[in-house]
Amino acid sequence: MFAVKRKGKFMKRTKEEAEKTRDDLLKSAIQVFSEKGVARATLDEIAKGAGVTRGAVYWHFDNKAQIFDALHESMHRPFVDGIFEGLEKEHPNPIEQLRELWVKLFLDLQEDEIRRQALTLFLRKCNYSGDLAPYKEQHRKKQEESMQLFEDYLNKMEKAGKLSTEANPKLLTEGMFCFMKGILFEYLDEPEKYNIQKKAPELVGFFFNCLGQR
Amino acid sequence: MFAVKRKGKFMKRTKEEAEKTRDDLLKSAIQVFSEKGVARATLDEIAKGAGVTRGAVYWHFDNKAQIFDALHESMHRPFVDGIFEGLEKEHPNPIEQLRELWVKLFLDLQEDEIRRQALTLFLRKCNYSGDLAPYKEQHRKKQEESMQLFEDYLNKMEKAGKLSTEANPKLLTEGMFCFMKGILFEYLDEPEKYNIQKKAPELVGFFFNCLGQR
DNA sequence: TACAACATACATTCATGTATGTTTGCTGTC
DNA sequence: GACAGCAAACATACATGAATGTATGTTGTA
Repeated sequence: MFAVKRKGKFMKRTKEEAEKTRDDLLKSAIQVFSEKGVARATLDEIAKGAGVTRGAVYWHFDNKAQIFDALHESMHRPFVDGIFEGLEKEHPNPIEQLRELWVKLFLDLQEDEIRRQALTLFLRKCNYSGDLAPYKEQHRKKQEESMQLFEDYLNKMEKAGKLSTEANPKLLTEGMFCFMKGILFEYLDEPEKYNIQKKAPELVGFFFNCLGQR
Repeated sequence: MFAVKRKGKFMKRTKEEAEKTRDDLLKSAIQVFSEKGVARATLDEIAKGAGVTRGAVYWHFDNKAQIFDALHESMHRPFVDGIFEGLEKEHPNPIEQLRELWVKLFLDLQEDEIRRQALTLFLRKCNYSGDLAPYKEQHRKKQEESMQLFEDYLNKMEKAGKLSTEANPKLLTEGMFCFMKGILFEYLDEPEKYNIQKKAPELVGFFFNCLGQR
């Protein structure tokens, strides 16, 4: 996978090479975690996926749980930023803007396997019990923060008079999260069999089309 | 938990007692599975929760995966039946009927810990990899069947003229499933902290008030 | 008394964590 | 600029524990 390092059996790496090893380990971990689930994933398999041994794993990380957390650390922020980047542009209709945003997000997943696997991992393949428990609250808090950003956005739009008067930003945010998470959950169950290209516009449209009327 | 059998160390059971042991094992499994996740659950803990040893487990079941499947077998049908029982009564407005149904379903979960744990287990605590893989398609098929029942129901209502002309039964069914699953997913993450009493009516109402018309 | 319904004991596997070995990049020194 | 020598960045080897599956023992019931 990321196996080829240089040539010999083992050579000391430069700092950049070491950083690459760490990245490869994280990428491999995403792959293995999303396939077998965090609990059933082994450090040996993660190491092999990165073309190294468990020695490298224990050099860069403390244990599996910390790899898991490091993954969340490295994936969450870019993901959230990517979303709100789309919301910063001016748009006459926030509901329409949200609709476009979510459809694009789902469709983009088709060609972003890493992100797809990461979402699978955090949504379906970890249960935050045992050694992952310490990170549960932490990760949940991050998610609530990004949810708050949506609510802030809708509040801003409401004050700007761009939102229907009967719309409720908090309720809309919560409902939207439930709905989108539901779609994601189904899609990620079997991405190959799920026709996201067709269903994302349908379902997201279904959600926002009538909200726009209100 | 279900520890007290009779008195001595071990006595051969009658058939009814053996059946009870099996039931106790399943109940204990729900508990353990929903807490630690299927992967991290051990047969020893399940046995202890039922007041027996692993000997009893291997007498009644082949392995952990089969317990998992037996649980699905015993929980799915009653759950689905319970839902559609509510839909068989006559009601002037199907959308309103669905709204009441879902709200009731969520609220009832508050006092039905077993069902709550079972849903947690199948929705959040199993990933159908490894030894559970053989059951994935099987369980998924059952879910699709019950989804089809909803669609059938809406189709019937449409033909009876009880549904808005612009409503799309298939899309409404899919959207509804995503939305409700999203709520369930959030609720089951931390049932104690989630104010389902308040949010279930809010969110379900939000969904059907406007989306239901289409 | 044979067998159902378990308990107990044992062998095996598998993943983890750690201890130790190995190679080279890098740093200071002369 | 050559040359130690330390330590970074791993690989390898080993010890440990935990869970599984199975084999065997036990008891009361039908």
